[in-house]
Amino acid sequence: MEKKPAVVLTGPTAVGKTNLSIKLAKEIGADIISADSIQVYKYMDIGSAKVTEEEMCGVKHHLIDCLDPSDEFNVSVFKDMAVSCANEIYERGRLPLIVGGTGFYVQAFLKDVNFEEEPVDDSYRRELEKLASEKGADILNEMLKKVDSASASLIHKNNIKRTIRALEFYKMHGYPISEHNEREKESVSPYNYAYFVLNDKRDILYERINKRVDIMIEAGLVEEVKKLIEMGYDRSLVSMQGIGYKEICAYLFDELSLDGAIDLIKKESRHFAKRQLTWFRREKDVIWVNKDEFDYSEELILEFMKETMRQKGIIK
RNA sequence: GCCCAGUUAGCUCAGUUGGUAGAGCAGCGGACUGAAAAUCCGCGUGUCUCUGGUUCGAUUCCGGAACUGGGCA
Repeated sequence: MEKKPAVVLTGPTAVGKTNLSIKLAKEIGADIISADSIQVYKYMDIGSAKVTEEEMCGVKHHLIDCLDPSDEFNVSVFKDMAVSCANEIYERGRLPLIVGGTGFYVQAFLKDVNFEEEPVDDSYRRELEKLASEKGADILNEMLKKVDSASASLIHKNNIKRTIRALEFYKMHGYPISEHNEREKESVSPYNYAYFVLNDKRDILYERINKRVDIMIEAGLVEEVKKLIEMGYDRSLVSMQGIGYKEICAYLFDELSLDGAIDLIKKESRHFAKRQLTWFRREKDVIWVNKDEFDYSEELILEFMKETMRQKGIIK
């Protein structure tokens, strides 16, 4: 079967993906699919640096502003939604451009990772969480050793979330998640893709992050979070764990000063950018686009990207 | 001008009875297959202000200089 064309534009937070992606989309006739775990949510605009209608310049965007903050969203849901968006885009004879900083989501889409159907079994997860908080993390690791020794040695015992996930997987499917992962790692992408990672020098990136947080505060981030709380969205929601949201919640609940919250948001954002870069470095066949190597010229960057896509036969 | 105190990692500071040094934060690296903006793991990155002296050896002791803070004029 012939591989379908796809383009990815990702990179660390605040590097300038949004702006570039819209120009690129216009030039290559693409529609954008967002791979962003927070921008999917309605009412979370400022803190997620969501693209505005104006910025879109008429370019069609998918998976933005379409879920309620209390809706469940995860990589599996994302993948299904992204695939159906892509199919719709192909039907209209256009090209899908995946834009966003959630590397895990990008991977799930590009490699067409198969996430098996799973009934939501919250009770077992709760049970394990309770066990961990009462008796410590070691006990979960011991449990995992018995059913999935490969995962037990691969996952650090302090990493309770992933240990629980592995136990949960075993309970639901009757075989180790490590086997599943091994199998999925072999999967070949059904796409003929170009995977661009926009990047910049670390100090410049951090400057941009710090500045952007200040701009978010000026734009009314505190008001936005206050409104979410007033609307009844609990601070424990997954959506509220986003950077900027959880810290402002802490401020609103008197656990932090405003300045303390702002500094924390900046710090968490810098750490996040670093983690994103670690992820992209590990991914094979990514094409790094270092802004300084293009003299910060958008034109040169766009030209380079288009040339790369031509060589790959993604565009003419 | 005089008198104190200080000067050690990017920052705030420990410390070395003389054998070239360590915490927190920042920073850096890594993992990740249904919470991923989540979660977890690892790593000191240094002209110990400068300059003479004593000493086998000085960041540490002594003298001087510079700078910073405080006090007195």
